[in-house]
Amino acid sequence: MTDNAVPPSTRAYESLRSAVLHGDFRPGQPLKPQELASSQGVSLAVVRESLLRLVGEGLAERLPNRGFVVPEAGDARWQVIAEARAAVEPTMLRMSIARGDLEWETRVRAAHHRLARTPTYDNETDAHYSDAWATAHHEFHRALLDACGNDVLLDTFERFWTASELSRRWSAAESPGRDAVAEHLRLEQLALTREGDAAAEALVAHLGMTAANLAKAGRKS
Amino acid sequence: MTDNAVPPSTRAYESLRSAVLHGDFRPGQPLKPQELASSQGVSLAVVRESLLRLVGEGLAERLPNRGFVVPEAGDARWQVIAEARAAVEPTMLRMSIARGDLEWETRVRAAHHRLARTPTYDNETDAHYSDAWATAHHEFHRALLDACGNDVLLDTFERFWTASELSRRWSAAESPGRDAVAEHLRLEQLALTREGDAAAEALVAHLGMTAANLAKAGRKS
DNA sequence: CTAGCGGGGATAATCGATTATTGCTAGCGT
DNA sequence: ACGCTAGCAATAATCGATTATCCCCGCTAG
Repeated sequence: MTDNAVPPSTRAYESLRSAVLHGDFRPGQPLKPQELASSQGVSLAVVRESLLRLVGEGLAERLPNRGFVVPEAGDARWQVIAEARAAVEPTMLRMSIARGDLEWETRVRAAHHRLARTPTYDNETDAHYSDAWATAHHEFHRALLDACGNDVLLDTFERFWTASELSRRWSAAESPGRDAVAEHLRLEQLALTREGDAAAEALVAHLGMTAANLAKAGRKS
Repeated sequence: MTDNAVPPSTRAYESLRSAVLHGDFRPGQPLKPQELASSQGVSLAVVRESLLRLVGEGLAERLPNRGFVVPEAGDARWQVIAEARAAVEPTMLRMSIARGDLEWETRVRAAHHRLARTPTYDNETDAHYSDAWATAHHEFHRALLDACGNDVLLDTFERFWTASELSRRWSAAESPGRDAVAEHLRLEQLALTREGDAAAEALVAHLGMTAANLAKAGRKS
């Protein structure tokens, strides 16, 4: 039969994770086990397990004997995460470009196509971009780095990405003037033509960093 | 004030973590909640919490409905982690060297001094290096990167380090011919003289990687 | 003799209740 | 009036027991 077999624990975890990422809770706001348990119809134990998992992912913070809260997020935090991504992802992109095969090229093209054809906003009223676009955006960036051949680095990418999504949700970092579409197109093309150095530079620029900011980060703003 | 106030949960977690890192459990071996609970005199819930925390740290793996096991570790895994470290840490070292102040220099010197004066092995019979040396080794590498000014990257370093320690424990990766002492000394000196590029190269070499291995990643000259 | 099919034991997951800790507040003493 | 301390309510942490799931093994049919 339709063995949907999704354990309560997983359901609660995914629901809570999605809620945090969607911004249903403000940074610093306590995640009260009681409310979550009753609102989801599960016991405290599974809520606790969900929270522990979120902590492992960086989507919740634990204050011993004082419960769990949503971690800090905002402009400053986003800057830190962007710098971290700019420190790691260019190297991964070079590795991916050097190692990627035809399968990889195909995935990159497919991911870019979906991203380019997915509307950023569901409708005019939404302040934040749509889930579909966020997924496509994630998939495209993931595809670019996919062929780096190192799952530890890919895990790190995923970790940075979720942290980045949370912080962007609570920051005004949406530079409205930027032409993200053109930047993604350029990234795709440089990847497919195997121009590692140029692609790495384009990625740093895409992250809103200048190369100077990074490698020789002498001065701080 | 005998207020030692270490909650059972934390005690169990630390104990289990230490046991895994010391190699008391073989990779792939199930971590049985029952045994751990009775051996530590706590309930299943706190063992479960400890295991969830370990999962978040990468020191345990969860097989749904089949419990928890120690993750794979060995030569191959160690190589992957070393490559990841070689992809990330040189950039962090450059940032640290660019941004570090006198306080940082002092910490680096202190950490190197302790490392250099700590015997690697407690006694001749031990197959693995001592806890004191492992701590000093960790502290030295951490100190080198400490001033990079990005806590997200530092968290990533810590994550890589623990994974690295676990894998090294189960691999024969101890290249006996290597002169780790000289390599650490060189790293300290290049850091203190602020030679970022040379230090980054020395770090890659210290990790047992050749620059070519990284698909010429991290080259920023 | 082999492949498929339950039965039974082990163990992971979940629950409801109990215990410990925290932050607040009212009361006391100076 | 002010600061300090003991009591109180809220809630985090822990526990013991119950329920659900998986895996192994013996059985039976072909």
